[in-house]
Amino acid sequence: MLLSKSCVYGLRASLYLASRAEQEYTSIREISEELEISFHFLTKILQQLTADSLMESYKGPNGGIRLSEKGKKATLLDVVIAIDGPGLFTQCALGLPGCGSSAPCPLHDSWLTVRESIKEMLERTDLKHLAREGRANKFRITADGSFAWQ
Amino acid sequence: MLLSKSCVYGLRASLYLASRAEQEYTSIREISEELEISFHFLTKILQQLTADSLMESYKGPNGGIRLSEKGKKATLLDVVIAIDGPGLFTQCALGLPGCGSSAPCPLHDSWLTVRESIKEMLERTDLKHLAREGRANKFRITADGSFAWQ
DNA sequence: TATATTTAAGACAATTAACTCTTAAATAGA
DNA sequence: TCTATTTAAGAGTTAATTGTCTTAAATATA
Repeated sequence: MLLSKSCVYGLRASLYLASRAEQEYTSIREISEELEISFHFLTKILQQLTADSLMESYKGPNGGIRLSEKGKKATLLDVVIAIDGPGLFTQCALGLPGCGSSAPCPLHDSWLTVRESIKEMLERTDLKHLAREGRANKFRITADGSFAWQ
Repeated sequence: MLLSKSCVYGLRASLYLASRAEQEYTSIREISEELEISFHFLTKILQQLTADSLMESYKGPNGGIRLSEKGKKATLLDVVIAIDGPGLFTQCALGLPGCGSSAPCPLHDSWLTVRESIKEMLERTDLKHLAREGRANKFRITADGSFAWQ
């Protein structure tokens, strides 16, 4: 698979948050229920995004999590790198440490092109814009399509 | 990662075999040593390719493994599908079961394009042709670049 | 026929990813 | 101050992937 499950959960939660009202904190419990992701597992993943200051959390009643200013401007690529690391965009497709333009593996050139297009796909627009598009196009972020953009 | 380790090992071994003389059986021991892949692990992976009749094996002294006629005409995509299955080319990038053109996830359209380009990268040419290119371009299929195309 | 060589098969172990559970810390509001 | 709510942190579990080891089966050659 291209992205780890943690990463996919992080992306879907980011899109969910982007769809919510600006300054409000959303509880992780709500996100986990809406997106059908294990609460504790999602909490851990969002902690990574908070550590990377893409999100801000607040403890206690009416607490929760929200996109930081940085997070609103962040792209899906930022989320992917925060969770899965940059490996997908730096490593040889055959995992060969010495692979490079001077001694390429058979996939080297094509893989460079492909991974650039993956990068473009993920950084085409920021989360705030994606939320607008999500509303306009009713994009799916749940398995059963139950989620309704506000 | 895009491809599993098993898959990468299978691809590298396929390229190695494609570089060898036509009708000869190459021992898995030799491949594992040249490519620095665990012998027993590689044996299992090549069994998958033999089961899929991309390769033929022969037991006993001077035995080993070689590309079948089908295998020589096969592309890297065939090897990838034999080992990792077709998931990479069929599944939603966010793993959403219901994702499709009528109710797409935010990545749906771009991912369709990207995965087509991955497919093209892997099926651009067959193993026999790849071996010729490998020889001409001295492509790397080992970590240390030690392997020499014949 | 006996022996050495090779793949096949399956049990087993180690590592990583995915997920669960418990307790602690912060905080709002009664 | 007390209680309920919420995230933080860390230990523990399960499942999947990766890797190892042993034994069996096939076969060439002496």
